[in-house]
Amino acid sequence: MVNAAGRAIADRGLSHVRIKDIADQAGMSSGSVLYYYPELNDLLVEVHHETVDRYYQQRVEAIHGDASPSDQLASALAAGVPHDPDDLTARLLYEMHALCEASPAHADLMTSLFDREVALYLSILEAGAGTGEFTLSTSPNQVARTLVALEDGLGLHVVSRNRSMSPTDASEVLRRCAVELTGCTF
Amino acid sequence: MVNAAGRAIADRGLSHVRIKDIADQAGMSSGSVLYYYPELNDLLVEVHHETVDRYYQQRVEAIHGDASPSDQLASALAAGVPHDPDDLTARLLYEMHALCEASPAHADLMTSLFDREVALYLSILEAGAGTGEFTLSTSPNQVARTLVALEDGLGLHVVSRNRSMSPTDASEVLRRCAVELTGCTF
DNA sequence: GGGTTCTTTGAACTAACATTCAAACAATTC
DNA sequence: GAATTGTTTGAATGTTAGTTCAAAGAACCC
Repeated sequence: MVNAAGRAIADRGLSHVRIKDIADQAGMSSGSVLYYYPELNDLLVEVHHETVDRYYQQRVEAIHGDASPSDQLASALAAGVPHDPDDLTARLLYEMHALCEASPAHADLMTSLFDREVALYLSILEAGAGTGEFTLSTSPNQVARTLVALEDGLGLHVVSRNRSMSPTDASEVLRRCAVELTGCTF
Repeated sequence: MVNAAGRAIADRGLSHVRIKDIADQAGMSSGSVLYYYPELNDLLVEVHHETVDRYYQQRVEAIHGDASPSDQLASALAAGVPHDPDDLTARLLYEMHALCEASPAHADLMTSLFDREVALYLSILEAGAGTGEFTLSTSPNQVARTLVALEDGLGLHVVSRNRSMSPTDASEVLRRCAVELTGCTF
Protein backbone atom coordinates (compact mmCIF):
# COMPACT_ATOMS: atom_id res chain seq x y z
CA MET A 1 0.00 0.00 0.00
CA VAL A 2 2.88 2.34 0.73
CA ASN A 3 4.28 1.31 -2.65
CA ALA A 4 0.93 1.95 -4.28
CA ALA A 5 0.87 5.43 -2.76
CA GLY A 6 4.38 6.06 -4.07
CA ARG A 7 3.37 5.08 -7.57
CA ALA A 8 0.24 7.21 -7.41
CA ILE A 9 2.24 10.23 -6.27
CA ALA A 10 4.86 9.77 -8.98
CA ASP A 11 2.05 9.43 -11.52
CA ARG A 12 -0.12 12.40 -10.68
CA GLY A 13 2.23 14.57 -8.68
CA LEU A 14 2.07 15.03 -4.94
CA SER A 15 -0.33 17.95 -5.15
CA HIS A 16 -2.84 16.26 -7.44
CA VAL A 17 -2.94 12.79 -5.97
CA ARG A 18 -6.36 11.68 -4.79
CA ILE A 19 -7.24 9.03 -2.26
CA LYS A 20 -8.97 7.24 -5.10
CA ASP A 21 -5.69 7.12 -7.04
CA ILE A 22 -3.92 5.43 -4.17
CA ALA A 23 -6.83 3.03 -3.72
CA ASP A 24 -6.81 2.14 -7.42
CA GLN A 25 -3.07 1.51 -7.42
CA ALA A 26 -3.47 -0.73 -4.39
CA GLY A 27 -6.52 -2.50 -5.84
CA MET A 28 -8.86 -1.52 -3.03
CA SER A 29 -11.55 1.05 -2.29
CA SER A 30 -10.95 4.51 -0.89
CA GLY A 31 -12.70 3.48 2.31
CA SER A 32 -9.97 0.94 2.96
CA VAL A 33 -7.24 3.50 2.51
CA LEU A 34 -8.88 5.65 5.16
CA TYR A 35 -9.37 2.63 7.38
CA TYR A 36 -5.60 2.16 7.65
CA TYR A 37 -4.61 5.81 7.44
CA PRO A 38 -7.29 8.03 8.99
CA GLU A 39 -4.58 10.67 9.04
CA LEU A 40 -3.40 10.70 5.47
CA ASN A 41 -0.17 12.48 6.29
CA ASP A 42 0.93 9.36 8.16
CA LEU A 43 0.88 7.54 4.85
CA LEU A 44 2.95 10.25 3.20
CA VAL A 45 5.49 10.01 5.97
CA GLU A 46 5.74 6.26 5.42
CA VAL A 47 6.18 6.77 1.69
CA HIS A 48 8.91 9.29 2.40
CA HIS A 49 10.54 6.96 4.89
CA GLU A 50 10.57 4.00 2.50
CA THR A 51 11.84 6.16 -0.33
CA VAL A 52 14.69 7.57 1.72
CA ASP A 53 15.68 4.11 2.95
CA ARG A 54 15.45 2.56 -0.50
CA TYR A 55 17.53 5.34 -2.03
CA TYR A 56 20.21 5.14 0.63
CA GLN A 57 20.30 1.36 0.31
CA GLN A 58 20.81 1.64 -3.45
CA ARG A 59 23.76 3.90 -2.86
CA VAL A 60 25.34 1.62 -0.31
CA GLU A 61 24.91 -1.35 -2.62
CA ALA A 62 26.35 0.59 -5.54
CA ILE A 63 29.74 0.73 -3.86
CA HIS A 64 29.52 -2.66 -2.24
CA GLY A 65 31.50 -4.69 -4.75
CA ASP A 66 34.38 -2.26 -4.98
CA ALA A 67 37.57 -2.74 -3.03
CA SER A 68 39.57 0.45 -3.61
CA PRO A 69 38.36 3.89 -2.54
CA SER A 70 38.82 5.11 -6.14
CA ASP A 71 36.46 2.47 -7.46
CA GLN A 72 34.03 3.13 -4.64
CA LEU A 73 34.03 6.81 -5.42
CA ALA A 74 33.43 6.16 -9.11
CA SER A 75 30.50 3.89 -8.29
CA ALA A 76 29.06 6.27 -5.74
CA LEU A 77 29.16 9.13 -8.23
CA ALA A 78 27.55 7.05 -10.96
CA ALA A 79 24.63 6.32 -8.63
CA GLY A 80 24.41 9.95 -7.50
CA VAL A 81 22.36 11.34 -10.33
CA PRO A 82 19.17 9.92 -11.88
CA HIS A 83 19.80 8.28 -15.24
CA ASP A 84 16.26 8.89 -16.30
CA PRO A 85 13.97 11.89 -15.68
CA ASP A 86 11.21 9.41 -14.78
CA ASP A 87 13.23 7.68 -12.07
CA LEU A 88 10.57 6.92 -9.46
CA THR A 89 12.72 7.24 -6.37
CA ALA A 90 14.34 10.50 -7.44
CA ARG A 91 11.01 12.06 -8.37
CA LEU A 92 9.51 11.12 -5.03
CA LEU A 93 12.43 12.54 -3.10
CA TYR A 94 12.08 15.91 -4.80
CA GLU A 95 8.32 15.95 -4.36
CA MET A 96 8.78 15.28 -0.67
CA HIS A 97 11.02 18.30 -0.21
CA ALA A 98 7.93 20.44 -0.52
CA LEU A 99 6.49 18.89 2.65
CA CYS A 100 9.52 19.55 4.81
CA GLU A 101 8.68 23.12 5.72
CA ALA A 102 5.32 22.25 7.20
CA SER A 103 6.03 18.85 8.74
CA PRO A 104 8.85 18.06 11.18
CA ALA A 105 8.61 14.34 10.39
CA HIS A 106 9.38 14.99 6.74
CA ALA A 107 12.10 17.45 7.64
CA ASP A 108 13.77 14.83 9.83
CA LEU A 109 13.74 12.30 7.01
CA MET A 110 15.27 14.71 4.55
CA THR A 111 17.97 15.77 7.00
CA SER A 112 18.74 12.18 7.90
CA LEU A 113 19.17 11.22 4.26
CA PHE A 114 21.51 14.15 3.70
CA ASP A 115 23.54 13.24 6.75
CA ARG A 116 23.81 9.60 5.74
CA GLU A 117 24.88 10.46 2.21
CA VAL A 118 27.53 12.79 3.57
CA ALA A 119 28.74 10.07 5.93
CA LEU A 120 28.94 7.60 3.06
CA TYR A 121 31.13 9.90 0.99
CA LEU A 122 33.12 10.76 4.08
CA SER A 123 34.10 7.15 4.68
CA ILE A 124 35.21 6.74 1.06
CA LEU A 125 37.15 9.99 1.11
CA GLU A 126 38.96 9.25 4.34
CA ALA A 127 39.85 5.78 3.16
CA GLY A 128 41.23 7.19 -0.09
CA ALA A 129 43.14 9.89 1.73
CA GLY A 130 44.63 7.15 3.91
CA THR A 131 45.86 5.09 0.96
CA GLY A 132 47.13 8.22 -0.78
CA GLU A 133 44.77 7.71 -3.73
CA PHE A 134 43.09 11.01 -2.99
CA THR A 135 44.61 14.38 -2.30
CA LEU A 136 41.76 16.33 -0.81
CA SER A 137 41.73 20.03 -1.50
CA THR A 138 39.90 20.85 1.71
CA SER A 139 38.41 19.02 4.69
CA PRO A 140 36.81 15.64 3.90
CA ASN A 141 33.55 16.85 5.38
CA GLN A 142 33.52 19.88 3.13
CA VAL A 143 34.16 17.75 0.05
CA ALA A 144 31.46 15.28 1.03
CA ARG A 145 28.89 18.03 1.55
CA THR A 146 29.82 19.57 -1.77
CA LEU A 147 29.30 16.33 -3.66
CA VAL A 148 25.95 15.60 -2.04
CA ALA A 149 24.63 19.12 -2.65
CA LEU A 150 25.89 19.05 -6.22
CA GLU A 151 24.13 15.75 -6.82
CA ASP A 152 20.92 17.24 -5.50
CA GLY A 153 21.16 20.28 -7.74
CA LEU A 154 21.95 18.20 -10.80
CA GLY A 155 19.22 15.70 -10.00
CA LEU A 156 16.69 18.50 -9.62
CA HIS A 157 17.43 19.70 -13.14
CA VAL A 158 17.33 16.19 -14.58
CA VAL A 159 14.00 15.41 -12.95
CA SER A 160 12.57 18.79 -13.98
CA ARG A 161 13.62 18.02 -17.55
CA ASN A 162 15.92 20.98 -18.00
CA ARG A 163 16.84 20.72 -21.66
CA SER A 164 20.32 22.09 -20.96
CA MET A 165 21.08 19.32 -18.48
CA SER A 166 20.67 15.75 -19.68
CA PRO A 167 21.39 12.82 -17.38
CA THR A 168 24.68 12.33 -19.22
CA ASP A 169 25.63 15.98 -18.79
CA ALA A 170 24.84 15.72 -15.10
CA SER A 171 27.01 12.63 -14.61
CA GLU A 172 29.87 14.34 -16.35
CA VAL A 173 29.61 17.53 -14.27
CA LEU A 174 29.58 15.50 -11.09
CA ARG A 175 32.52 13.33 -12.13
CA ARG A 176 34.69 16.27 -13.14
CA CYS A 177 33.99 18.11 -9.93
CA ALA A 178 34.89 15.03 -7.91
CA VAL A 179 38.15 14.62 -9.82
CA GLU A 180 39.00 18.18 -8.98
CA LEU A 181 38.15 17.96 -5.28
CA THR A 182 39.85 14.63 -4.65
CA GLY A 183 42.77 14.66 -7.07
CA CYS A 184 41.65 11.18 -8.04
CA THR A 185 41.72 10.31 -11.73
CA PHE A 186 39.45 7.46 -12.64
CA MET B 1 -1.60 41.36 -9.20
CA VAL B 2 1.26 39.13 -10.31
CA ASN B 3 3.08 40.25 -7.16
CA ALA B 4 0.01 39.47 -5.09
CA ALA B 5 -0.11 35.98 -6.56
CA GLY B 6 3.57 35.51 -5.78
CA ARG B 7 3.02 36.47 -2.16
CA ALA B 8 -0.01 34.20 -1.88
CA ILE B 9 1.95 31.25 -3.29
CA ALA B 10 4.89 31.85 -0.98
CA ASP B 11 2.44 32.11 1.94
CA ARG B 12 0.30 29.04 1.40
CA GLY B 13 2.44 26.95 -0.91
CA LEU B 14 1.80 26.45 -4.59
CA SER B 15 -0.45 23.45 -4.06
CA HIS B 16 -2.67 25.05 -1.42
CA VAL B 17 -3.14 28.50 -2.86
CA ARG B 18 -6.75 29.46 -3.54
CA ILE B 19 -8.07 32.06 -5.93
CA LYS B 20 -9.45 33.80 -2.88
CA ASP B 21 -5.93 34.06 -1.43
CA ILE B 22 -4.66 35.80 -4.52
CA ALA B 23 -7.71 38.06 -4.55
CA ASP B 24 -7.20 38.97 -0.89
CA GLN B 25 -3.52 39.76 -1.41
CA ALA B 26 -4.44 41.95 -4.36
CA GLY B 27 -7.33 43.61 -2.50
CA MET B 28 -10.01 42.52 -4.94
CA SER B 29 -12.67 39.84 -5.30
CA SER B 30 -12.11 36.40 -6.77
CA GLY B 31 -14.35 37.34 -9.68
CA SER B 32 -11.85 39.99 -10.70
CA VAL B 33 -8.96 37.55 -10.63
CA LEU B 34 -10.86 35.32 -13.06
CA TYR B 35 -11.78 38.33 -15.16
CA TYR B 36 -8.11 38.93 -15.95
CA TYR B 37 -6.95 35.32 -15.91
CA PRO B 38 -9.71 32.98 -17.08
CA GLU B 39 -6.93 30.45 -17.51
CA LEU B 40 -5.27 30.50 -14.14
CA ASN B 41 -2.11 28.86 -15.37
CA ASP B 42 -1.40 32.01 -17.39
CA LEU B 43 -1.07 33.84 -14.10
CA LEU B 44 1.32 31.22 -12.74
CA VAL B 45 3.45 31.55 -15.86
CA GLU B 46 3.61 35.31 -15.34
CA VAL B 47 4.59 34.84 -11.71
CA HIS B 48 7.30 32.42 -12.78
CA HIS B 49 8.47 34.81 -15.49
CA GLU B 50 8.70 37.77 -13.13
CA THR B 51 10.44 35.69 -10.50
CA VAL B 52 13.03 34.38 -12.93
CA ASP B 53 13.70 37.87 -14.28
CA ARG B 54 13.90 39.41 -10.85
CA TYR B 55 16.29 36.75 -9.62
CA TYR B 56 18.54 37.04 -12.64
CA GLN B 57 18.52 40.83 -12.34
CA GLN B 58 19.58 40.59 -8.68
CA ARG B 59 22.50 38.45 -9.69
CA VAL B 60 23.61 40.79 -12.45
CA GLU B 61 23.39 43.73 -10.09
CA ALA B 62 25.31 41.86 -7.41
CA ILE B 63 28.43 41.86 -9.56
CA HIS B 64 27.82 45.24 -11.11
CA GLY B 65 30.08 47.35 -8.93
CA ASP B 66 33.07 45.04 -9.14
CA ALA B 67 35.93 45.66 -11.53
CA SER B 68 38.12 42.55 -11.26
CA PRO B 69 36.91 39.06 -12.15
CA SER B 70 37.94 37.88 -8.66
CA ASP B 71 35.69 40.42 -7.01
CA GLN B 72 32.89 39.67 -9.43
CA LEU B 73 33.18 35.98 -8.68
CA ALA B 74 33.08 36.61 -4.95
CA SER B 75 29.96 38.75 -5.31
CA ALA B 76 28.27 36.30 -7.64
CA LEU B 77 28.86 33.47 -5.19
CA ALA B 78 27.58 35.49 -2.26
CA ALA B 79 24.32 36.08 -4.14
CA GLY B 80 24.07 32.47 -5.24
CA VAL B 81 22.54 30.99 -2.14
CA PRO B 82 19.54 32.27 -0.16
CA HIS B 83 20.58 33.94 3.10
CA ASP B 84 17.25 33.19 4.64
CA PRO B 85 15.02 30.10 4.35
CA ASP B 86 12.08 32.47 3.88
CA ASP B 87 13.58 34.27 0.91
CA LEU B 88 10.54 34.90 -1.28
CA THR B 89 12.24 34.67 -4.65
CA ALA B 90 14.13 31.49 -3.84
CA ARG B 91 11.02 29.81 -2.45
CA LEU B 92 9.03 30.66 -5.52
CA LEU B 93 11.71 29.35 -7.87
CA TYR B 94 11.75 25.98 -6.14
CA GLU B 95 7.96 25.78 -6.03
CA MET B 96 7.88 26.45 -9.76
CA HIS B 97 10.16 23.53 -10.54
CA ALA B 98 7.22 21.25 -9.79
CA LEU B 99 5.28 22.75 -12.71
CA CYS B 100 8.00 22.21 -15.30
CA GLU B 101 7.19 18.61 -16.07
CA ALA B 102 3.63 19.32 -17.08
CA SER B 103 3.94 22.74 -18.67
CA PRO B 104 6.35 23.64 -21.49
CA ALA B 105 6.07 27.35 -20.68
CA HIS B 106 7.38 26.75 -17.17
CA ALA B 107 10.06 24.38 -18.46
CA ASP B 108 11.28 27.08 -20.86
CA LEU B 109 11.54 29.60 -18.06
CA MET B 110 13.52 27.27 -15.85
CA THR B 111 15.88 26.32 -18.66
CA SER B 112 16.36 29.94 -19.64
CA LEU B 113 17.27 30.91 -16.10
CA PHE B 114 19.78 28.09 -15.90
CA ASP B 115 21.32 29.09 -19.22
CA ARG B 116 21.57 32.73 -18.23
CA GLU B 117 23.17 31.93 -14.91
CA VAL B 118 25.71 29.70 -16.64
CA ALA B 119 26.43 32.47 -19.15
CA LEU B 120 26.94 34.94 -16.33
CA TYR B 121 29.51 32.74 -14.60
CA LEU B 122 31.06 31.97 -17.97
CA SER B 123 31.77 35.61 -18.68
CA ILE B 124 33.38 36.07 -15.28
CA LEU B 125 35.43 32.90 -15.61
CA GLU B 126 36.72 33.72 -19.07
CA ALA B 127 37.63 37.22 -18.01
CA GLY B 128 39.51 35.87 -15.01
CA ALA B 129 41.25 33.24 -17.09
CA GLY B 130 42.29 36.04 -19.45
CA THR B 131 43.88 38.17 -16.73
CA GLY B 132 45.50 35.10 -15.21
CA GLU B 133 43.61 35.53 -11.93
CA PHE B 134 41.95 32.14 -12.41
CA THR B 135 43.50 28.82 -13.34
CA LEU B 136 40.53 26.75 -14.40
CA SER B 137 40.75 23.06 -13.72
CA THR B 138 38.51 22.16 -16.64
CA SER B 139 36.53 23.92 -19.37
CA PRO B 140 34.93 27.22 -18.32
CA ASN B 141 31.55 25.88 -19.32
CA GLN B 142 31.97 22.86 -17.10
CA VAL B 143 32.97 25.04 -14.15
CA ALA B 144 30.05 27.39 -14.72
CA ARG B 145 27.54 24.55 -14.86
CA THR B 146 29.00 23.05 -11.72
CA LEU B 147 28.65 26.27 -9.78
CA VAL B 148 25.07 26.86 -10.88
CA ALA B 149 23.99 23.29 -10.09
CA LEU B 150 25.75 23.41 -6.75
CA GLU B 151 23.96 26.65 -5.89
CA ASP B 152 20.66 25.01 -6.73
CA GLY B 153 21.35 22.00 -4.55
CA LEU B 154 22.49 24.11 -1.65
CA GLY B 155 19.56 26.49 -2.04
CA LEU B 156 17.12 23.59 -2.03
CA HIS B 157 18.43 22.43 1.33
CA VAL B 158 18.38 25.94 2.77
CA VAL B 159 14.82 26.58 1.64
CA SER B 160 13.72 23.14 2.88
CA ARG B 161 15.22 23.97 6.25
CA ASN B 162 17.70 21.10 6.35
CA ARG B 163 19.12 21.42 9.84
CA SER B 164 22.51 20.19 8.64
CA MET B 165 22.79 22.99 6.08
CA SER B 166 22.40 26.54 7.34
CA PRO B 167 22.67 29.48 4.97
CA THR B 168 26.16 30.11 6.33
CA ASP B 169 27.19 26.50 5.74
CA ALA B 170 25.86 26.72 2.21
CA SER B 171 27.81 29.88 1.42
CA GLU B 172 30.96 28.29 2.71
CA VAL B 173 30.54 25.09 0.69
CA LEU B 174 29.96 27.12 -2.46
CA ARG B 175 32.93 29.40 -1.84
CA ARG B 176 35.34 26.56 -1.16
CA CYS B 177 34.27 24.68 -4.25
CA ALA B 178 34.73 27.80 -6.35
CA VAL B 179 38.21 28.33 -4.96
CA GLU B 180 39.09 24.80 -5.94
CA LEU B 181 37.69 24.99 -9.46
CA THR B 182 39.14 28.39 -10.31
CA GLY B 183 42.36 28.48 -8.35
CA CYS B 184 41.27 31.92 -7.21
CA THR B 185 41.85 32.79 -3.56
CA PHE B 186 39.61 35.55 -2.32
C1' DG C 1 -21.67 -23.85 14.29
C1' DG C 2 -22.09 -19.59 16.81
C1' DG C 3 -19.95 -15.61 18.26
C1' DT C 4 -16.55 -12.04 17.95
C1' DT C 5 -13.48 -9.05 15.80
C1' DC C 6 -11.26 -7.28 11.78
C1' DT C 7 -11.83 -5.67 6.82
C1' DT C 8 -13.91 -3.96 2.87
C1' DT C 9 -17.15 -1.70 0.21
C1' DG C 10 -19.75 1.97 -2.06
C1' DA C 11 -23.50 4.99 -1.65
C1' DA C 12 -24.73 9.13 0.84
C1' DC C 13 -23.11 13.22 2.96
C1' DT C 14 -20.14 17.24 3.45
C1' DA C 15 -16.77 20.74 2.71
C1' DA C 16 -14.09 23.39 -0.06
C1' DC C 17 -13.41 25.69 -3.99
C1' DA C 18 -13.82 27.04 -8.77
C1' DT C 19 -16.90 29.15 -11.90
C1' DT C 20 -20.85 31.72 -13.63
C1' DC C 21 -23.44 35.73 -14.11
C1' DA C 22 -26.76 39.44 -13.51
C1' DA C 23 -26.50 43.62 -11.63
C1' DA C 24 -24.00 47.72 -10.11
C1' DC C 25 -20.38 50.83 -10.93
C1' DA C 26 -16.70 53.49 -13.34
C1' DA C 27 -14.47 55.31 -17.27
C1' DT C 28 -14.44 56.80 -21.96
C1' DT C 29 -16.21 58.39 -26.17
C1' DC C 30 -18.92 61.27 -29.15
C1' DG D 1 -25.03 63.84 -20.73
C1' DA D 2 -26.25 59.72 -23.22
C1' DA D 3 -24.27 55.74 -24.89
C1' DT D 4 -20.81 52.46 -24.91
C1' DT D 5 -17.43 49.81 -23.12
C1' DG D 6 -14.70 48.13 -19.39
C1' DT D 7 -14.53 46.58 -14.44
C1' DT D 8 -16.00 44.78 -10.02
C1' DT D 9 -18.79 42.35 -7.00
C1' DG D 10 -20.86 38.56 -4.40
C1' DA D 11 -24.56 35.41 -4.25
C1' DA D 12 -25.91 31.23 -6.69
C1' DT D 13 -24.37 27.08 -8.93
C1' DG D 14 -21.51 23.23 -10.13
C1' DT D 15 -17.74 20.16 -9.38
C1' DT D 16 -14.52 17.61 -7.15
C1' DA D 17 -12.81 14.98 -3.75
C1' DG D 18 -12.65 14.05 1.23
C1' DT D 19 -15.34 11.66 4.92
C1' DT D 20 -18.82 8.86 7.18
C1' DC D 21 -21.16 4.72 7.94
C1' DA D 22 -24.32 0.83 7.78
C1' DA D 23 -24.15 -3.39 5.86
C1' DA D 24 -21.71 -7.31 3.96
C1' DG D 25 -17.90 -10.32 4.05
C1' DA D 26 -13.74 -12.73 5.86
C1' DA D 27 -11.01 -14.58 9.52
C1' DC D 28 -10.43 -16.33 13.84
C1' DC D 29 -11.50 -18.42 18.23
C1' DC D 30 -14.07 -21.40 21.50
